[in-house]
Amino acid sequence: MPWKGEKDAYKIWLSEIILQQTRVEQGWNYYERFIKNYPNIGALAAAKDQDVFKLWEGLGYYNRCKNLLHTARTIVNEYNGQFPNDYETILSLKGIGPYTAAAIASFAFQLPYAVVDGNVFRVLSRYFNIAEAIDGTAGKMRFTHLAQEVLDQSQPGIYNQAIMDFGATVCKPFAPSCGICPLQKNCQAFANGLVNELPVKEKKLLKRKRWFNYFFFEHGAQIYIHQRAQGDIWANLHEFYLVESPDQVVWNNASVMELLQDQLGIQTGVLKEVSDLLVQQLTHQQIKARFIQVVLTKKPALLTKGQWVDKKLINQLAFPKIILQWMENAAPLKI
DNA sequence: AATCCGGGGAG
DNA sequence: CTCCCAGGATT
Repeated sequence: MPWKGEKDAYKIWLSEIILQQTRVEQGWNYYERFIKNYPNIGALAAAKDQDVFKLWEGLGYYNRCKNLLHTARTIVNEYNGQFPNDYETILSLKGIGPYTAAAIASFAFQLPYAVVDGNVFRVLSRYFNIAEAIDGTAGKMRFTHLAQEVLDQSQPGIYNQAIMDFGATVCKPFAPSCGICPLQKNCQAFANGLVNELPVKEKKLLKRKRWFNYFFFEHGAQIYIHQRAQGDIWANLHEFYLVESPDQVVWNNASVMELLQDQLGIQTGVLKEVSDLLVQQLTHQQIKARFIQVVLTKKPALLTKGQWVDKKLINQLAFPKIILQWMENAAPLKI
């Protein structure tokens, strides 16, 4: 793994936050860009929020980025810029849960705390043939205690990296390499032919469908954007004026102008173009979005939640993937 | 205890 | 299409 042997707690923390629920191949470029822009925690703490969000753009789970900034500033302001070196304090930091706290404690400070991530759940459930669900409270407790029991206390950092590496490369979710597995002769799941049945999960996720109608308002060289709030997808990212509809709406010129009149009192707008339906799959939602370009001769008084910005400045702000996708294909925004 | 948060890759 | 990813916060 690329960060093997890293001892800088800042770099370990940053990489672990980026890699939460994220593949190494997907996150590593982000990590390198963060280190290049913010080589130490003081630099990150002093950064402008929007610049950091822009650097995080496209990585997903955007509250990780907000918590990252919050914790960087906490460490600078309350811990004199020194990363805490005890487990409980590390765990108390925003965005750091049991996994990340154990990773930092063991990698950076050689403390004997076992990591429990998706790999560890899988390896332990198979090796010990445990069919208890890993996504329930009892199961999580059981695997956490088991992981702590089998941890090599003398070299916890190496051990933690090894068991995760093993889970990622040998004891894989699909088609694990049992034929070449060095643990095969003691693996209880293999002995019972249950490798492919483990680990067990009990919950299934439901995918909500949503329809987003984005109005791209132009006024001279300016466009209207709005920063999304907490409590929904894409927190802190920017977007255009959004009208969410309960079902798919078939737009025509008349219905668009009627909606603009009803919601914003717009009478003089010129409808330029209505895009095709773009689709984005999220883990818990499916977003179908349509983009409606409207040229305005004056700024609507009712349009107050967001801000008007120069078109040339929007490449400094962070947007969701589906908006970036549209912008890349929309002539007025090509830069 | 349940639910939510993104985006990408693999099968 | 489904599942998973070097998980965590919120309610």
